[in-house]
Amino acid sequence: MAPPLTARGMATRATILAAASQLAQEHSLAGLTTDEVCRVAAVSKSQLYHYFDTRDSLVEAVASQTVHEVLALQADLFAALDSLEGIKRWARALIDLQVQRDGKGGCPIGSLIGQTTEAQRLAHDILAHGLTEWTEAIQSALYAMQFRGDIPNHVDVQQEARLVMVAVQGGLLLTDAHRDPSWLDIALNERVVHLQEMCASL
Amino acid sequence: MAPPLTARGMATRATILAAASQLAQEHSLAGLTTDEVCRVAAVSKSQLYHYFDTRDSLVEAVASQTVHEVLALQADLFAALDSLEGIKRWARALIDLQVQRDGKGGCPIGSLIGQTTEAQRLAHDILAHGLTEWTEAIQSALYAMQFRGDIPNHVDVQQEARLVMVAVQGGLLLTDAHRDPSWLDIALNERVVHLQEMCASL
DNA sequence: CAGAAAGTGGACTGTTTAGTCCACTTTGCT
DNA sequence: AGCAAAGTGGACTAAACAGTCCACTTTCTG
Repeated sequence: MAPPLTARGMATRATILAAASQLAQEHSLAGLTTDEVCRVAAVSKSQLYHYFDTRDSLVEAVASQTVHEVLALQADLFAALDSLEGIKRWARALIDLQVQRDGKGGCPIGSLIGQTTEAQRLAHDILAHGLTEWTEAIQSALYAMQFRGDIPNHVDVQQEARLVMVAVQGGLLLTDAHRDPSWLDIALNERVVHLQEMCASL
Repeated sequence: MAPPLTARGMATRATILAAASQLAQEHSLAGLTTDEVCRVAAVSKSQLYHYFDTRDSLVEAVASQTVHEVLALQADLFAALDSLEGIKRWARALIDLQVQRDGKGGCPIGSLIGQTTEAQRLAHDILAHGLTEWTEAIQSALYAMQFRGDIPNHVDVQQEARLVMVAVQGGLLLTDAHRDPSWLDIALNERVVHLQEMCASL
């Protein structure tokens, strides 16, 4: 892929990527056609193939973009995650977002990763790595709480972080399937209560 | 769709459906082409369209079939689910299955539902209903335990069943994403321990 | 300002896809 | 046996698709 140099080129590339990301979320990865991306981005075929080698490399870029957006959206909340209150705010923000969306869409990363095929191994790995980063952000917060003495030392913080992640992904999948945000609500609240009890046990 | 009458016709229909279900699990719903279904089922195009109106109606049949298989696979376990031991056996069976599969594939229902598009609303609803049945099976078991006095009366059994389902789906999604069955393992074990503590609290 | 490089438009190609059509064979029934 | 209905084979069509090509325009740089 030729590296874009001018500001104009970078803008076009960004337009294409934004259109592709939007379409991938609204419809599906498989339904993401180069023709429709061009139509939505108001751009010609040659431009798409000027900035992306193949359709799959566009999909990989969408994967990276999606991971970046999801993590960036939570960046502020992650920064203040190392307290029970911070975790509560984070959980509430995720739930509110699903209520806003009427429970549609699920987790951008989680739903994309289920749509990648064997041929898109790279995109799959990008998304899986995104989930790992997300889990590690939670784990770091819990570790900070444990270091500060808020969480007992015998608690396996990595496992607790993973359980939170399971609640996030399972909650979002079922919220999406049933168009009902209460699934994410009960899943995350249960984790918050669980952490609260751990803190209180000191 | 013309109703198949003869035994031969029913056999052909079943062959096509089996091939389609297999391909949908191995690859993806979007990658399920009529041509490949015919190739795998060793059947001609006209046969496929003799038994299924459109590709989408084949997809709906695959959805029904998948729901049926997943629930049938657990039927024995569901029947004996109304005790802590029964729940442990059920959880272990699910985890073992994922280990066997090297963590690949996730939940047949959960992964298919994430691949349905707006145009496949019916298939989506069939799968969502399958998840509901699954959740209700768990809920019935917990309710039976509560009725017998194993679980305290103040416990919200519906919510507990939903939390188990979140653990199943989240655990399977992350197991699939990371090719690591330990995600499902810790998710379900945590639920089992939680239920165990409830029972012990009496 | 001039040439080179970057960016763009859109027609075009070859392939894959869902779905059709019809001649043919097998089966069920009387 | 013989006829109608069910089942089957495979060529065919039209549309959608990824990807190519080349003439053209805009922007950068010396």
